Amino acid sequence: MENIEKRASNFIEEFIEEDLRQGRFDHVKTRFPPEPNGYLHIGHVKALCIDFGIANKYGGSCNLRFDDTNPAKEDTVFVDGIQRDIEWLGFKWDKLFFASDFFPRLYEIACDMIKKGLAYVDDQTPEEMRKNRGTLTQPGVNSPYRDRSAEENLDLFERMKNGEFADGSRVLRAKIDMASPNVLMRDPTIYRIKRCHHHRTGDDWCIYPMYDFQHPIQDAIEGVTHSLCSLEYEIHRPLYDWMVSHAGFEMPPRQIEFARLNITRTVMSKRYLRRLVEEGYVAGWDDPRMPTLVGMRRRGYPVEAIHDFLARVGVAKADSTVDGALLEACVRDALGASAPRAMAVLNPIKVTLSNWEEGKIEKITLENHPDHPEMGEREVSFGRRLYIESEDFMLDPPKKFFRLAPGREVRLKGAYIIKCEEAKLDENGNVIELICTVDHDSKSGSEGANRKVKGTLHWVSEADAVDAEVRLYEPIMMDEDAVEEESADEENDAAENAPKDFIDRLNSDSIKVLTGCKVEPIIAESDIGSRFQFLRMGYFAKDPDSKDGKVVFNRVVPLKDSWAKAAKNG
RNA sequence: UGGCGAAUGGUGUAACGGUAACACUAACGACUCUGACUCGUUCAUUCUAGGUUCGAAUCCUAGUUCGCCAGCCA
Repeated sequence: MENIEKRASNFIEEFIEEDLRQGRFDHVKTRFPPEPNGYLHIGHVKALCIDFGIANKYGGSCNLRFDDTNPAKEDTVFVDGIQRDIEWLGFKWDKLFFASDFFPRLYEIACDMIKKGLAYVDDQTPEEMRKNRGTLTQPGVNSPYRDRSAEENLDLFERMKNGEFADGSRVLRAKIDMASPNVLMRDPTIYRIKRCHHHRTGDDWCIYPMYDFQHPIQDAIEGVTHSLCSLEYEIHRPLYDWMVSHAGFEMPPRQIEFARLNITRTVMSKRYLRRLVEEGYVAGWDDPRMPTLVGMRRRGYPVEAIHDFLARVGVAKADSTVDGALLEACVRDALGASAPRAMAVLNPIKVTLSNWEEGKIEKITLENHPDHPEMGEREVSFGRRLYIESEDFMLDPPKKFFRLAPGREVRLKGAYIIKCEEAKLDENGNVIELICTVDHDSKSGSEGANRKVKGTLHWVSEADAVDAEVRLYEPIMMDEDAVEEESADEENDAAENAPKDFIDRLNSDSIKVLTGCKVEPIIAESDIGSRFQFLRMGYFAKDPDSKDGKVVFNRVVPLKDSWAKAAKNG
């Protein structure tokens, strides 16, 4: 790679260009190394974009490797799910590896380390090990088993492998430095005994390698040049380098760490997401409120929006939390350009047009997208009985409300101007029906249509209306400010210092299910996964729960609404 | 009281010693048969204090704050 002009767009790429320039490497090889113990979430997409993006940018390639070294938590459903998610994102991996395919080789490498006096079998109990590891401020002390001969260690390690010892009774440790100020270097465990059925190797093994041993060596075996990972592995780097060099690899991969993704009002750790699923706070990994890719896909997030989002977020080394509004902006950008428009009334009120002939239906032609005539047109029916959005009518409207009110006029999108003559109320004072008159000369596109009225409303005629269920989502976590206010209200000093379980910060209004919504036929008849802009309401995607005549939509994201915002702020 | 790392507007990134840029958000205005879109306008003494320099967000010193680490998890 000659003449590498500077084209780095972040610090990782700068390192890589420097390595290439200096000849430390002549190519770029990366890897994406998930543990198959859950589904991928948007945070993983950042790593994916970096791993695959950088490999592509510099003409290299990226492997997909499952770090399946802890069978207790792993499962093939996650292996399959993760591959589907990566494919959905459009990334193409070079080689597909499983750490478990390398168990024999890793075992041999461990034996070599033992022979070189770099590893030993420790018989201490976990409690003893913890005690002897020291603390952050005090050095550890050597294990009494630290100076066993290579022969004895080799024999014991083999017998560990052969299943002669109980789970937890012995471990293999790297012999590094019990006094290191970096606690990770204090003779880390590299193999443990764990009788557990592995999703790929079955019961072939009862010892499994630890991350700090397997991961760096596996990178080296694969010929990875740049091992990109998140910040919490920064302190593992000396250990990473130790493993690779002591296992005898030349051209050691270079580990570079970046800040992981955080987004306001959601959670981004597999541990938390797993709890949400297992404890039933959400319907599953693919609940549309989840930041998992399966969840986001079901919710209706376009894949381009996700890529756009990660591109806009950038890459750096400082811990940060991105405003969820940025993701929403990306989704609106993508869907605004591509989603066909259609009308759906989420909270209907009946409108009867007193001067429209009973039974008369007029076909109205509507564009499917204002900016894309090539997306075509469709017909809807207009008749005496219609539905409009209940928030589009007020009995006693404030200033600047330019929707419908007694005596006021509005245009029904693509159709006629109507005037509210009367609002029928029930005994509780709720509006149950509006009696309106039509200006027959005001049809859109006709000569009389030039008359300006301030408001234009979406609507669905009774003749067309199909009932639908619409699920509205809010962030899964409460607003930080709201959390603070709530704990202040409690006035419980003792509880205040106690760390709040994240479950307590769940947003109890994260889902709202509306039934009896009225939608146009084109919406009702669309395929699962179809996305529309429901005019003036937001972007919606058809949920897989739509079957047997049931129509279910998820709100992907609402439209911006400066009126609602102004009204809310007084 | 140990080690490692990070600090630029409300948020996320950029600026690589030459006078703070881009995006999102927010506010206001224009336009509008979507209160959307689009288009304008407005919003930063670069954590603090010193120092080097003609010149510092960038270099040096000291401090402050935040994050990560004591699994036989990854």
